[in-house]
Amino acid sequence: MKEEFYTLKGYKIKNEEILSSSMEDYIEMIYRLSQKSDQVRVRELSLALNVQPPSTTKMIKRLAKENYVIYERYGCIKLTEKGRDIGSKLLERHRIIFDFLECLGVKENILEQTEKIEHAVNDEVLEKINELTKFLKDEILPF
Amino acid sequence: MKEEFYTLKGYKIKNEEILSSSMEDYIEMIYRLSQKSDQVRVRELSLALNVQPPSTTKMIKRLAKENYVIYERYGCIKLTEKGRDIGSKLLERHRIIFDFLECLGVKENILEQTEKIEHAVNDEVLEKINELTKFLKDEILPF
DNA sequence: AGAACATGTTAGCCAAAGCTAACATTCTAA
DNA sequence: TTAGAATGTTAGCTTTGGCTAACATGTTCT
Repeated sequence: MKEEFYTLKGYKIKNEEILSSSMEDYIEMIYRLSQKSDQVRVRELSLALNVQPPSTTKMIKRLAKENYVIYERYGCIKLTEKGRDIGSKLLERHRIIFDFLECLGVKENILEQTEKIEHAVNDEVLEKINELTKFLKDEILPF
Repeated sequence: MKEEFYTLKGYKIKNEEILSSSMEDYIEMIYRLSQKSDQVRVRELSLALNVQPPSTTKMIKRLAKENYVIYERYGCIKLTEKGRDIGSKLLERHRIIFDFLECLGVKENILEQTEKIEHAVNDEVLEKINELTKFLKDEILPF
């Protein structure tokens, strides 16, 4: 199977990605906020993601339509089972990339870099990076 | 300086990124094609990027307006000095990420993963990854 | 209870980057 | 040299995910 070049957008179209990067960002953040407060609201989420409330409303509607969250107007946002499963995977993915960058010694914009890279990696790469980080932490960094 | 979360798009807006991912993809590919044929045309570029010709025309116009390429209707596409500088950096970035993934033992969709990750990393991360790959190749993999 | 404030929603705009259909130009070869 | 094929362009549509302005709803305090 020959591998071919595409533009970034081209890969998205070709793979018919189910979750856009933005959808992932919102779900991941809802998951994070749910762990603390259990009462996630539009305003809170908007602040956390540095986005204006109408953008959040719009995205929440979409996530609700696709069954990642349960929401009713003026109410609070709850992840469904499906949303929670994905949320925890996304958070784990975030953690793996963050740890890797930290272990690499990255100093500047480490959160931003994590957020960008996490959307790019697939399961295989994530797993390899995870193993590599463990290896570096256990066998290399101590010396 | 506190680091905050943004959506992917949010980072782009906030950092006022000069080159979009797509622009990078086109410049990188023009650079690659220039190395072989010197005569880069819309059709060739469209095929290489798996994009329809009108998309290429549109992007080339934009790249020309911003002085990355020189182009006139129905003619062939040439990188400017500025375009060439960036092109070579983009190709080097591609190479570094590809080598890293290869050295990680990634087997599936390695090109696609390279193409996605390369847009995400900044200079610092790229440099660290480069060093890490060299280290792995020299000190670890041989054993 | 009702005023004022906080929060949420709607409508409608924008840019990016794809696409198709229709048209224009250039090249090739009879 | 002119017809047809190949290539390129234009116009205009689509989706995504932001934004602001204006409006709606809920909450709180006097």
